[in-house]
Amino acid sequence: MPKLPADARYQPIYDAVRQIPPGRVSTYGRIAELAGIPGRARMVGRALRDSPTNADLPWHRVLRADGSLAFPRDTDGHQRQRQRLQHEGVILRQGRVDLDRYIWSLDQMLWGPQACG
DNA sequence: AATATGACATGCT
DNA sequence: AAGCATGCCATAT
Repeated sequence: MPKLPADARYQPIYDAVRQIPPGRVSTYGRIAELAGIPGRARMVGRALRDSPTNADLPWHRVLRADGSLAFPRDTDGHQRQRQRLQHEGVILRQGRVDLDRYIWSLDQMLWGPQACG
């Protein structure tokens, strides 16, 4: 079997990213697991980097494992991501998002918004 | 073919 | 906290 083109291999990654609800965040590693490629966080970053700008993708909800943004502080990419997050009520403290508070887990979907404490 | 480079993660110091 | 080593793997050189 010939290897699938990149945009096709990235599809599961994009699907996983699209599952992150507004106002919540996830990480490259967790998205990799959801997409069925555990241990391959770098590929998630690559998929997002290569994603067309017109793709309807909440790319800004994907963070590093420590809650920081992958873009360097002084880049406009960083600014745009921070802006989009802030627009959803997700705020950076000391350059990082408080994952304990904003990380998205499947459990929260099952329990619904009420049970979140 | 070999090495370098990433929108990364984890473990150890 | 912050830095370093290592694992990861598609692309680029």
